[in-house]
Amino acid sequence: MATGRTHRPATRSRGIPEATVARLPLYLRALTALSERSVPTVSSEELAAAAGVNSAKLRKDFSYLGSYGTRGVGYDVEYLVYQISRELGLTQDWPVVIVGIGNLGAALANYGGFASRGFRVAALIDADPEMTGKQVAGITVQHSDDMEKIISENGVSIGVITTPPGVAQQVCERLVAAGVTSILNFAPTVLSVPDGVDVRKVDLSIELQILAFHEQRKAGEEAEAQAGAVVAAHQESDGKGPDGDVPAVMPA
Amino acid sequence: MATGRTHRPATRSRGIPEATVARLPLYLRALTALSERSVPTVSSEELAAAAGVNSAKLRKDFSYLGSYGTRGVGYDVEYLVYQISRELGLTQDWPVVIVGIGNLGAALANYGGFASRGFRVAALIDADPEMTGKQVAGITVQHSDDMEKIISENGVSIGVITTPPGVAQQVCERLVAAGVTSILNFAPTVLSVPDGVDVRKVDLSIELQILAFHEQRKAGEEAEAQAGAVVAAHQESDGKGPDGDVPAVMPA
DNA sequence: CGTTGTGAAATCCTTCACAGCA
DNA sequence: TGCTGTGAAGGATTTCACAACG
Repeated sequence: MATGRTHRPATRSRGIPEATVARLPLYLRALTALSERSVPTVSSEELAAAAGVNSAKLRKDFSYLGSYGTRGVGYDVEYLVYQISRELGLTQDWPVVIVGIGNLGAALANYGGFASRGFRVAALIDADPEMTGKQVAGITVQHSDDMEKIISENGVSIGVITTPPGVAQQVCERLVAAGVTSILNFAPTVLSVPDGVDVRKVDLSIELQILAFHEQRKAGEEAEAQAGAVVAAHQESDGKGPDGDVPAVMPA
Repeated sequence: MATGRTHRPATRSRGIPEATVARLPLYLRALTALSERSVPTVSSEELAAAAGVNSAKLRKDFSYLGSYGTRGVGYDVEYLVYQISRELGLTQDWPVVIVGIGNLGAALANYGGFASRGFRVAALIDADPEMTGKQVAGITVQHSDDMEKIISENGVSIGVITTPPGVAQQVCERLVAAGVTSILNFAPTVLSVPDGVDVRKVDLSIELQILAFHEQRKAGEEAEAQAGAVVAAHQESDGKGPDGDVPAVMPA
């Protein structure tokens, strides 16, 4: 499993914390909405509210990028949009391939969020000869035999896997061998990749199971809840659950 | 924002760390695969490899559940499957509604992973009268006018939102008002919910943006990379969290 | 003034390393 | 002997609280 040794190069690395990186897209979206409403400046408090985080965290996050605010005033919306976009690498175009054009792959291909900022669906790939040549979201599906050629000709470095779990690992290996270094995995499988390759995963059933855990706990508490028991709330706006646990009044 | 203050009751709380909870489904999946191959026992090292984590973390995680292993031997697969399932609340059935039957909603309805483990699609709901009565994944789509009735009659406590972002918040509010206390949000929006309601988000474009960030950095490092520089690998198996963003996609 | 930027404290999570048990 | 379970150390992240500054 790709250990994720994060050797920091000796050179003064930018070192933006991973947790911060994961929130930058949230800020960017909130800022883009403000920009469209022609709001010129915004305070950390307001922006934090729009992004669903608290303002101290937001200011700390921005402090890793630089000093882009004005004391007593707030942040210039347009300027911040630009700075965050640049930091995230969205000022350039990222061609993406989607491998596995079933229900989910097709849904993603049709998803507008792709093209909107920096990402472009360069190709749709499927192993089923029946699919080859079909149009999905205005793009012609190509056969997986040509995967290597497609990737190198389009300069693709980001791949999305929406195949059945059984073939996800081999698809992953072919993608990596062909030059892909970032993978977004929708298949419910743990992918092994060599160092230098990033994998992020999206897994419906894991998310549901996490919800079920908390749901079960709420039910238990409710039953035990006598006067004075405090029911906790979970707003996990951002990645983790901030407030973490739930009381879970331990009976005997 | 809904701050979720977590009052800790005076009693010793069960307190399984959120990070651990997020990994339990991974362990469960690996264990289920072993179980299907009739493997009787497994060591922390083997199981950790299958789940994509390191063994110390796995043992620490399990230590929060109890002492379910045998020193010198390992863990009994069947027993662990049961214990984790119970901990996650998967020994009971969770009826789920999906709201918004577009491409993505339909893909999720067809997704096998739902039924497999404790979750059952109790209803599909859409606001478009054209959709009402249509069959998707063998289930008849119902109109959103009946949302409250559907939820209460089926005892639904988990809702999945796959609507366009513009209506996600109001759908969320109706779900909550009708009794839903856990929401899985696929719409690129920050949802506000009252205390006591859990929200988890799955957002394609956020994940892509995080990948783009690292991708950009790799490109930069590569350019600077002289002999001896080590390129970092990121295997972020599991999740932090889904977040939500799309740069202002004006949905049609 | 009002708001940012940030050291310092507090909290949460991961990793180490080894005692203890089957 | 081999592997679990876990204190303790080490990191990472969040929160606090306030000095600095436009």
